[in-house]
Amino acid sequence: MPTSTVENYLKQILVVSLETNCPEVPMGKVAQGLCVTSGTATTMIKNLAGNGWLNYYPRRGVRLTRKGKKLAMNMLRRHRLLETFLVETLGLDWSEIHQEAEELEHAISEKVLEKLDEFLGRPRQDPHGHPIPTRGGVIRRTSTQSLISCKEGSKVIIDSIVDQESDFLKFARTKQLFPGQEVRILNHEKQADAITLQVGREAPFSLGSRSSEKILVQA
Amino acid sequence: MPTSTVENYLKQILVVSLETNCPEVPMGKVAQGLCVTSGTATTMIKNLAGNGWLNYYPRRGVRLTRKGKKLAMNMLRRHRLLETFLVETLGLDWSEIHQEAEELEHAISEKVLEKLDEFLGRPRQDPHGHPIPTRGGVIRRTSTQSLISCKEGSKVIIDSIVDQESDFLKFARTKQLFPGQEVRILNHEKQADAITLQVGREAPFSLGSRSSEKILVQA
DNA sequence: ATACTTAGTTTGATTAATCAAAGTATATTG
DNA sequence: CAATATACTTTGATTAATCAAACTAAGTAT
Repeated sequence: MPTSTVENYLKQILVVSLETNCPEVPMGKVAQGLCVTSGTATTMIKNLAGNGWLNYYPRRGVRLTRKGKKLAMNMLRRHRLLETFLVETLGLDWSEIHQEAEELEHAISEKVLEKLDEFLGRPRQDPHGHPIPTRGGVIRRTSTQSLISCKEGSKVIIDSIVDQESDFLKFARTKQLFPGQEVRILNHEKQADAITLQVGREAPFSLGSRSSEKILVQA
Repeated sequence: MPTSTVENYLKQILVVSLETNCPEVPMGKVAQGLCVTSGTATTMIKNLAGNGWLNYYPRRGVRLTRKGKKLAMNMLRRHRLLETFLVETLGLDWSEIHQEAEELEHAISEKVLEKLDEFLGRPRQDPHGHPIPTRGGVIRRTSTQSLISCKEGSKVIIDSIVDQESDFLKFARTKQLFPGQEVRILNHEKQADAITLQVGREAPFSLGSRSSEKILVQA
């Protein structure tokens, strides 16, 4: 059985590769995402490679093997189902569930997970709007794009928020930026590095590119 | 923060001291209950004593300090609330919840635990009939006795089963021995080391002292 | 191209938890 | 009481995960 450290490394690599849309993940992202020194990450990665979880290309990065990806997908499934449970069933706040799920995902068995999935009615998305991988480890992709790629004047619907930072999530909520919400892009100039948008009849406001990258929308 | 190993040691000591009704627990019970060698237990216990979780009396045993008891009670609360959740909400089998809760109890935060307690309607007992400690770490004792101390001819109501062995729990269920069930003691001779009992109109059967010690009843 | 910066790797040490095996009290029993 | 058995402790070693600090390769800039 993999330790929860192993599970965390693999999940982190998967998440980065999904975010960047590139299967090869640089060491820096691994170390940073797990809050360990780069030396620690190197040592650990060599270990994981030795156990067939991933391929390691020194000074270039890592890439999950099929076996590694399967486990990582399963961790993502656990994480997202638990987040759904924490919000839907127990009524925890959207902004505080990430850390909780982070702990529980290593402790929940496959059996309990299935019962939980059933209890929740086999949800497709977690409260952030992220897709929940199937038991087989597949993510059903919806056609979404980042807010930053939207044209001036267009109207879009928020699909998900790609960020786990509690502070950002809180901010997003005060601005009513959550999955399902309709948003109008009032202004978008590449040079200004900012996007101005309006939610409902609220006052318009602006987001920098850093933030707007994190918001996935549908036309 | 205590590691989950620390939590396990303290919980084990508490459970044994409750079972034996004696605050001092011999090293053997600790090692055995945690499935570690006696040397490991000695080393660990000296550590725990050094951190003020318990008092260690070499070659005699250990006794939880107030601090240690508080944490151990909290672990018991977590464990029993989780078992209740697994049976009541997710519909897992009575005989398989112990191991599941054993893992989850270390991962669940105080906040989630409180929400869970609320969601479950603040239950007093877990599915085995064991009392659930309060948030303050207190067990409200009901006046129960072991089946082995019951007189021939008496009628009693099962309060709880003091055993986590899946096999014994399965057996108990096939015999309809579960909390709330009424049982009649047909025969009890000390010398024979066995008790004969009848549940409802089923065929009578016998239990040895080892088994009947595990069944707590009320008059 | 030479120097500088950044990203990644190595090395040596530490901590928590464990085991096997050797050693030592204490209790039991002839 | 002496011999033995039981329960417990010590010792030395191992594993997983980590860090700090020294080192090195690759890329960038002057």
